[in-house]
Amino acid sequence: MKTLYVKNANDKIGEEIELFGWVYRQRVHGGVVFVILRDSTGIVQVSIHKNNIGPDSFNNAQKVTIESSIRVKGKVVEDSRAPTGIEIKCSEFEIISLAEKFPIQEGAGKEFLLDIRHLSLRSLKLTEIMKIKELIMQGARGYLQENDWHEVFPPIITSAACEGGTTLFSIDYYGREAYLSQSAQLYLETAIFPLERVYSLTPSFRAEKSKTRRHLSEYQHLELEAAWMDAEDIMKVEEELVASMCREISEYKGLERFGRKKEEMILNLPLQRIKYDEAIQIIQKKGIDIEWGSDFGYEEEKLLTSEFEEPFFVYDYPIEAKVFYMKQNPDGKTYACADLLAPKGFGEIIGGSQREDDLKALENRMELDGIDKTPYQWYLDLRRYGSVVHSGFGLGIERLLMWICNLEHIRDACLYPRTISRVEP
RNA sequence: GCCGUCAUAGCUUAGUUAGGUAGAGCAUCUGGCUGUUAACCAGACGGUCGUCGGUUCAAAUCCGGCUGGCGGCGCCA
Repeated sequence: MKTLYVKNANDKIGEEIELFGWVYRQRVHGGVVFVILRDSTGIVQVSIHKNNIGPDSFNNAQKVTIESSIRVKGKVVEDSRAPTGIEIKCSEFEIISLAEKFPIQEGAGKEFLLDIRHLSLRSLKLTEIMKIKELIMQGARGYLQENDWHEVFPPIITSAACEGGTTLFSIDYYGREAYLSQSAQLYLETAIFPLERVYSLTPSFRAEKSKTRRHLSEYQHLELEAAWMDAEDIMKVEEELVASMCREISEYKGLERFGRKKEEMILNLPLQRIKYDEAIQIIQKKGIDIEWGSDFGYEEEKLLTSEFEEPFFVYDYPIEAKVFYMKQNPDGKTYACADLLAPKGFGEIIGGSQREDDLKALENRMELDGIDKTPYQWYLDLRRYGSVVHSGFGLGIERLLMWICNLEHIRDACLYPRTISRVEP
């Protein structure tokens, strides 16, 4: 078993160590060969000198190909000429598996890279993104554990739609039609009765024919639902959760390659909250003709978010712009809901709301929206048996990651992006 | 669903406006080189231009159909 990683080499200067990894780069200069060894923790240069090493080892280093798996032994020395400031003066060089000609090189197109995602995953950039994705979930779990949230595991296969309007992927379920879940929300609402504060991290599926840099057909959805919380309370949870996720990665040095400074990852709470009405005014002042009542298009959202440096809330959207399960405000025109938007056009990160807890009001709303209540009987039951004020929200992990890492396209935020035109590899 | 755009070697591409059967860089292979940083130098190999059809003496280039990709809109996280 491998016990030493590239990152540990920094502490081993002057010592003889053994490293396992893959060839990231290789350059042959006659009597000296430079191999950049890569492992999950980073890269380090290995120098192989003809005169200081056995002929087999030198021969191996000379013929080794990019992405071959290798074992090297050597002394760790400081050297300013090496890319990371240290290098391994090689004494043994073994090829474990000689790679065939690796298809990826500098300048490869993005489409080609997606076609061979199973290989392009090895890039340093994607490696960092995967680590940051993991870290933000650690930050989320840290917050959730400290604040008495229970993780639950709702089904992905469902029979009922949840969000209005969005398209479902249908599957053949033993001869019946079923769907891939778009949101765990309705199931989470059932779970607040035994557990009060619940969350889940599940994939959500949207069969929207979206071709934009912000949409995926499958994405990681972190959803929270809590009893005894109103719209105000849940906004507080949202910002504390996001702040905790950002704080977790603020110390991570890999952040620099994405042009982010750690100070930017320390959010100033409370985040700004602007009412939908104010947002409309801001957009109108910019010369865009937008009517009260419509949800923001991307152009409007871009204009709005360019006014902010940190994520911010827009709350109290008009009823016609949102979904039936939300709690209506006393004004009769808006819902007690809030979206968290990332600045500079990165878009909506969170959509949340207080839920309608009154049976009659919910039924009325469904009738007005022309929704068939039959498949929702179990959902309506929640209002029959001990209904309680409750609120919740859903957070798109890839959207958040996209903002944190300044990604141009959301597909870079996942291992194997699923989009309208890609299910492979 | 709508709008736009693109398809030339393993990869990235020039050539398309004004039609005359393709040019480069990288990769690969061979040789050289003991400090490179996307190493460098020399040489070789490699494509009939997404696909089907049309116009023409002649089509990568003009026209039409099809397929696929990319970008954007709507929708959303």
